[in-house]
Amino acid sequence: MNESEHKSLDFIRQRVSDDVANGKNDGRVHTRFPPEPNGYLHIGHAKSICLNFGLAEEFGGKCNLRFDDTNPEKEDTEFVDAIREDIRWLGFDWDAEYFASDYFEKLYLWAIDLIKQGKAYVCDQTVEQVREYRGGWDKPGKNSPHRDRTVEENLDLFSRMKDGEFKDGEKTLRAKIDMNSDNMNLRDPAMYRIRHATHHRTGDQWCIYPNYDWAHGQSDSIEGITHSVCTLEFEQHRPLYDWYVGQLEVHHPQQIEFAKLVISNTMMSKRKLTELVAGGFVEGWDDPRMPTISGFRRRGFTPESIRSFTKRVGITKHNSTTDIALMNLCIREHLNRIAPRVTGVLDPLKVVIENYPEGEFEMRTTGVNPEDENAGTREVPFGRELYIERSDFMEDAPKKFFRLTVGGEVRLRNAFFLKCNEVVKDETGEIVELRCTYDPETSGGKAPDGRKVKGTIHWISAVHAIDAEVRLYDVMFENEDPSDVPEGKDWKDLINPNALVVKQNAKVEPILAEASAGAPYQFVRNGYFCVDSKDSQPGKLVFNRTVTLKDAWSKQQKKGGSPK
RNA sequence: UGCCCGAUGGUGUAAUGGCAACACAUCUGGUUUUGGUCCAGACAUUCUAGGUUCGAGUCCUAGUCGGGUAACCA
Repeated sequence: MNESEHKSLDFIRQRVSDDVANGKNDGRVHTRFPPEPNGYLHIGHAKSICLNFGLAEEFGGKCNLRFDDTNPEKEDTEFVDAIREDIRWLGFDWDAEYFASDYFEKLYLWAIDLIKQGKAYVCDQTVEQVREYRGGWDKPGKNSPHRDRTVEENLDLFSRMKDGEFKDGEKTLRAKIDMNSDNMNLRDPAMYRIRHATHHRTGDQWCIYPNYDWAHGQSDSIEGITHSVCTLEFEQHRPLYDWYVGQLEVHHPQQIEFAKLVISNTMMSKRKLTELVAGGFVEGWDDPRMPTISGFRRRGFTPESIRSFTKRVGITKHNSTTDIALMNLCIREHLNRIAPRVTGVLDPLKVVIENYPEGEFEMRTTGVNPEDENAGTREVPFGRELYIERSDFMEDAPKKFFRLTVGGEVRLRNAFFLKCNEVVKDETGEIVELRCTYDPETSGGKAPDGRKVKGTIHWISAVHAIDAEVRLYDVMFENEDPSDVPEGKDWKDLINPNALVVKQNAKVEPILAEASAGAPYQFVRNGYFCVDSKDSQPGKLVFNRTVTLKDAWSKQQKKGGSPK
């Protein structure tokens, strides 16, 4: 990356590029991705991952993975493992892996340094007292009565805090900065709190734990991070970040903030996603409705599509909401290129071709992927009894309906023209079968007499088809902004009940019995699907619809309100 | 109420003082044995008002609107 390639760098890449050009940090670029292991990674994290690892790649630098595990009560190794897996799946590998807890000892020693410098003190105030003394935006703060303890007293107290002599909440270590600052973070922020809790890595070794601000900058510093990228809500923490590393006179990374990802119709709050899992509103963190990396993976999204999405979203400093349609575009674009075409009939309707001999079959040749010449062809059986999609037939069709109607003719994809002669219904009036005839002269898909058909529909040989369950997904929230909850409602009331629709009686091609979990397929005219990695079993196949195809017909139907 | 940050089509971004560009979405039309793909077309005086300048989306000032911010969370 040289200076002449200036164009179109986002503001962070621009800044890093300038720093490299100016020889800052000896031209070194070292970033880190610092998740707290208290939940699974979501698509918002993917943006940060792509940024941090991308920066390292583009500038010939390094990127660490650091687990920000300073709050033992919320964290767990389950999350550590899941985070590693998700990052790898996205296609990134970290140069070094650390935990903030690796630095507990170092941080403790540094805290003692600060106490000795008279820049930190042990405070006995309760949470309520601290809040009261902090003042407000319009009110100056008041000094804690413990602010002027001697160094000796502080050293003694802090050591006893560490030794477990006090109960949770009884004391804190605070930085002595300025109780009058315009920036609330600088009004003597807490550095340590007492928590007699078992940490997922350090066990019961510690009962005092560093707060985020005290841990983060120093962790960055220890690792030689040059650019510490985080989201906008940490903007007003930067002065504190700078104050700590400044007082300690250690390597000083540059914190840079960017706007986090917001996607329409999508819940991005980790806290609320945790609630969905805990409350059983979804199957788990990897439920295909979830905006988690593991949810997208199980749903059939590819790492390429997610990386492409984060690239298109861009990096800026202002809050914006990205249309979920952009995600769909990215995954369709990728799957269109790579997914083999197969037939899956979601709502089967039996078709009997009266002029096709009983018990006879022939093989029809079909292209595997029209977007990929090298994909080759495949043979599929055709016979007297087929299944077609229920929505491909209408008794009273509107003029723009290009599919099968009574007396009308349609093309069976890669096969023949088909005409419907008669509708067979059960006692409830439901259509159970179509009696049809085919035209053997139209084998190539064209009629020798030149007559045309407007529509082409997919079909599957009834005796060859295998059963499958198919799960259709939609946005999890019907409102664009799921955090905008109407009066008297809970945000969970806004969950789209149709976010998951299960088709129990789908018919798919026998070849799909061997499909491996996650491998993408296009069910022609129905969308992109993959075998579910958890629930699918031999003999009881389960497919997830990753995304629909663009569908001009259903769009037109909705608009015109024409009959279904 | 203080402080910090931001503002370019319906949406997301670009333009680094010099012709407002790209993509999505939407709408038209063409191609098509997937109502897919592909192709072509339509869609903005850059929040407002002043200022600096030959020239401002970009720099300055003021305002408006939006976001963040007062855990012993991260």
